[in-house]
Amino acid sequence: MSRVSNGLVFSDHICDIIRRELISGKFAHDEPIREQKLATRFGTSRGPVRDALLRLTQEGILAYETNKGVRVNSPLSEEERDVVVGMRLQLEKFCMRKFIPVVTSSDLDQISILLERLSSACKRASLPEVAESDLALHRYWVAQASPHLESTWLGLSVRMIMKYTRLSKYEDIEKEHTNIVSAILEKDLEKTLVCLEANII
Amino acid sequence: MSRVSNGLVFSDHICDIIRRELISGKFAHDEPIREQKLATRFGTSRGPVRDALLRLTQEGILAYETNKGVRVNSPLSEEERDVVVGMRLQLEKFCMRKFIPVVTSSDLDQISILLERLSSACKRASLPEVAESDLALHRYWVAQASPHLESTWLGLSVRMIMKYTRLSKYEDIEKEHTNIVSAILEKDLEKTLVCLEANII
DNA sequence: CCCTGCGAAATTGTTAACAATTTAATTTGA
DNA sequence: TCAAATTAAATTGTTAACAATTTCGCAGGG
Repeated sequence: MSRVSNGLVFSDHICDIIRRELISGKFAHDEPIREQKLATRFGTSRGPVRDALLRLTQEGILAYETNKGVRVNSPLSEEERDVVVGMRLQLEKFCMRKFIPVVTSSDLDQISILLERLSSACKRASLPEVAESDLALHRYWVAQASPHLESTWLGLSVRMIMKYTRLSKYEDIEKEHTNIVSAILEKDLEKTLVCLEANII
Repeated sequence: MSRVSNGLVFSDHICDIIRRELISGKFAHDEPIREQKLATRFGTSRGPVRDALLRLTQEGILAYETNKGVRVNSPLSEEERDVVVGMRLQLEKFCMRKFIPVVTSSDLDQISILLERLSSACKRASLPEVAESDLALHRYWVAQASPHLESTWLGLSVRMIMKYTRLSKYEDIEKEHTNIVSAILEKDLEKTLVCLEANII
């Protein structure tokens, strides 16, 4: 009862699910999160749950207090969010500069699939799915360009998305990403960067 | 046998020690790190050690592979390091803009102590102590200005410092930080930012 | 000589139980 | 009646043992 699937492990699985739920706003800010509750829910012991919560703490979504457990971190201030946006943009532009020149047709296929998933989620106006497929799309080129910085990118992006997704219009999200992807298809670096900048704000 | 000291916990303690050793180059790149070995060394079980290693993984210093354990992550490329430098600079400049206007005399005392510690480490040419007191000094204003972004900052800084500390001259490090601190003392924001930029490269 | 399987040792992933701490509920006293 | 003190419940931190997986040495065959 160890593996969940190909090289993954309970702890990873739990981490992803909780992150998704945090993004979609399932937990209130400052609400405490109980390890045992999650453990029984996922049918595991508290060990893997602790691992997952610890990782999310390091990502900055959750906050630990010794002997008091973990709670949803309070949201970033507007200023802090602006800084995070700037850092993410800097990182993702770098990845694009690396990625565009070496993009393969297999990459383009993958990206098309991810864009399709995002469009579909936007049309259904499903916040959790929009947020997740948005991240998955961006994550693709980050992971291709610089696996070393993928976890850094994830931390920034998740904290960003927790503050703004609720405000953006789904049509805008869909359009912005369509623009980015078609710029990539044309291998037009400058255009891609402009579209990225319009999307990550 | 639970607490180590005021609100801290084995896991934190182990995390800090291993980070310090990683920074000072005690482990070779790609060298595997064994949980049991660390556990016996620290006189604990594998649990807290796992916690610590997991956190360092999230910081990007270590890398996990399922069922294979953790190893020192391969170093950033020059380009990746440049990006990290840029992000850290962006973040730390923001913190300075927040910090300078509200700095107290107690802050100045603390900073003086930290600077003194750094100078002393530089004069002794002790790499681990230089790296640690360098981080501790910068960390002070980051933590004061934006506790939310402190862990983000730490991840970036540690990865930076692992690549450059071995190259810099100790006198330069000491001088650069003396400049930063005296600019803070004068509450001269622009000057402080210039000095920061000269230091974080 | 190399290399392919097999098996033992080492190592990680997970679990359940215990210890320490915090939180709440209840009692006690003015 | 209200507040402080005490006790009980809930929760986290840690541990040791077990299960699953990987790694390494070694024998056998080409």
